[in-house]
Amino acid sequence: MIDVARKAGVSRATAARALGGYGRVSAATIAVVRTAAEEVGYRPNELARSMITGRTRTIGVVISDIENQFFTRVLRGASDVVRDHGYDLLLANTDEDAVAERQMVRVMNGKQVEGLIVCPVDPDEVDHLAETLSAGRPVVLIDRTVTALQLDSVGVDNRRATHDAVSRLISRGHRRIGIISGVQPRFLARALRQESSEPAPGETPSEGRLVGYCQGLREAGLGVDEALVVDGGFHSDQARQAARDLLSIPDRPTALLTTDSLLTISALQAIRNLGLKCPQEVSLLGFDDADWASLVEPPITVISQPAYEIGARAAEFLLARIADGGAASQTVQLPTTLIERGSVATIGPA
Amino acid sequence: MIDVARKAGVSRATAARALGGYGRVSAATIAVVRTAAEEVGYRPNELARSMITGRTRTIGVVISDIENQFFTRVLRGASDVVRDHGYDLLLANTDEDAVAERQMVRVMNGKQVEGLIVCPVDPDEVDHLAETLSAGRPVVLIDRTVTALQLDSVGVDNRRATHDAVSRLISRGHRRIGIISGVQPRFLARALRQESSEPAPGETPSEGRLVGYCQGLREAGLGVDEALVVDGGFHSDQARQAARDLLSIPDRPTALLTTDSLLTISALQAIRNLGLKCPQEVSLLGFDDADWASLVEPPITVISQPAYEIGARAAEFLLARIADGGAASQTVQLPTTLIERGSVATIGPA
DNA sequence: TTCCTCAGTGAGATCGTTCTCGCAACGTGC
DNA sequence: GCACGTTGCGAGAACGATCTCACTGAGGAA
Repeated sequence: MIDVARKAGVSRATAARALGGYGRVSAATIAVVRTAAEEVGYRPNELARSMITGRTRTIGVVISDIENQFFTRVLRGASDVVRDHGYDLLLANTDEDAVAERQMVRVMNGKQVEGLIVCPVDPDEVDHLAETLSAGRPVVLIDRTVTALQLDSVGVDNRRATHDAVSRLISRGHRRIGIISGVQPRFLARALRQESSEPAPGETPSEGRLVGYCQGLREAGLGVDEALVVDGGFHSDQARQAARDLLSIPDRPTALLTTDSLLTISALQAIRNLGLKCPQEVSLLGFDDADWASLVEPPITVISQPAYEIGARAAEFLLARIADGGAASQTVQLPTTLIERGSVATIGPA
Repeated sequence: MIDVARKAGVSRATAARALGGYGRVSAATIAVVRTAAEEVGYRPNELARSMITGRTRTIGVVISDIENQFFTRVLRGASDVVRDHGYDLLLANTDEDAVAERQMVRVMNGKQVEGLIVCPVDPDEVDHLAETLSAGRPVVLIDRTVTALQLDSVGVDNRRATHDAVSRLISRGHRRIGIISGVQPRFLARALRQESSEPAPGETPSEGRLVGYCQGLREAGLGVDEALVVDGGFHSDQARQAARDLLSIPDRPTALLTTDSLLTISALQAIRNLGLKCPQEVSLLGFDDADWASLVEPPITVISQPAYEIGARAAEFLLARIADGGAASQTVQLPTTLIERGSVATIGPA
């Protein structure tokens, strides 16, 4: 930059003004400085620029599993939106590790990101997010929410989604409906007490989906059979075993609900391993419309989340807050859609 | 930081030394400064730190399609490795747009990344990469290579992979083998002239795979029938149509090779739409082991790329170069593996 | 002419760190 | 007691940009 100024025969200040496009500079000077910059091969140092302007045009994204298609689609949505506004993404993958999440958020704050999009691992551990906020940087949550902080969040209405799905299964004649979800069995008691269709603060998507399942059954006057509610955990082995167990009980469910795509795969594999016919012997209704869902036999009926939209909206919220700060925090629940394919059978009246 | 120094009753320099862990400070002072920092809630500004040290501990990743499972796995590999070395990732998605790629690389350079992992859109357009290099920042290529620059690159031996796949099909009795790839038909003439098993500089993966296909046929003394080589393009509609056309010619191929997972999906759909039985009437052999490949009926036999490894190795190369600069550029080709499942039939001797 | 405004410019402060230097205090060896 | 290395610390420069302010000269109004 000092070379550019010398070559153009002006002061550093003027050269900077000409290239940075701020302050007052004559058109003639701009031209001279521009060509000088060209010759010298000048590349601005955004770090130095950021130091003084306080703007890095970088936003941090912290997600739990980058290999999950749901998150990559969210990421794509966010990426497209921020790019349109001249921002870049600093990416971190937590792998569901709360300690790692804290550390990554801290590092991002150190790097002066202007805001954070986070899918928090633990709804109750929010010190790092509170810190971010108190540093004047907005935080937008995706997919999940937290208890102790009032934050913008973008997700779906999990209770409604599974509630509707259960209702649909019931209308198709199903009475014994199993659910494989990623929640501890002891949560079931609490789920059964939930009356509201509003999600509880800090409720995980899995929990919300279990609640919706209970509510759907109750609405139809059916009870919740605890034997039909199983924990699929986080790994496919565990999920497959859970599905196999559930399908091996004497009074087997006629339909299975799975609360994420990994569980859906595992359930499908279990069904096949047991030699059961889907949907004739067991119906399957999954969460998330992965690309393979329409490819397998039978094509899977799913509850589809607008993942791209979630990412895009989250980014828009964040940018809006970066722009004008204020405004009360808002929780947006985007609509899910039930995509009927071939994995749900109609059962004649018993 | 100035507050911390005041609170601790030392100079800014000493406070900085105590917290930054450099220079000489007494243990007692460190303790005092630490607690002062704690009370004040001091968070270091990495930007300022980077300004003077010249190290940002950030590396840029530029890929073409973040929603492609191959790239997300590559990304995961790179992410894990750089994280272990205390680095972060700045991510950009080009969507196969060369102009966007140039701009993103420039921005990343502006943000002073310490190096770049790039999957370049155009092998001949490398000005932005040359600029990066001349700024003293290493560049490692993944999946693809470029013509005009000597750069580290990590990928697979595409010629060998399809060559072997074709040989396998031939050993299973196939003679008419079709290929759906993402290359212009006019490239075929050039592909046919390739003798070497070494990839040509700037050759795209699709092109390399087509060359390997030709070489595999030639090795078995079979000619390449131009009617069996079709361009699947980049979109699923076009790919499906291409597959449908190929399977509708009078002397239909008995086996189909597809050079990426999108093309494999499209081919599978076309096979089903035409009411053909796989593998009895048409065998299918795809590239890339997506999660659905083992789930569909029949499970697809694929050439699997070590995507995670590619990302991890690329990151390791980059970090090594950041650490000591020199060393001649190296091209690493990781081994592919042919995973046999159920989509390839054995044909009896005609 | 005189005064005022304002476009264009340069000098120097500034952002928040690290780095370079100099200085004082403290052994230690002779 | 003197020279010397070492430890601990502070003052100020440095990184590369932007921002503030004061200055000059041109143009317009009285």
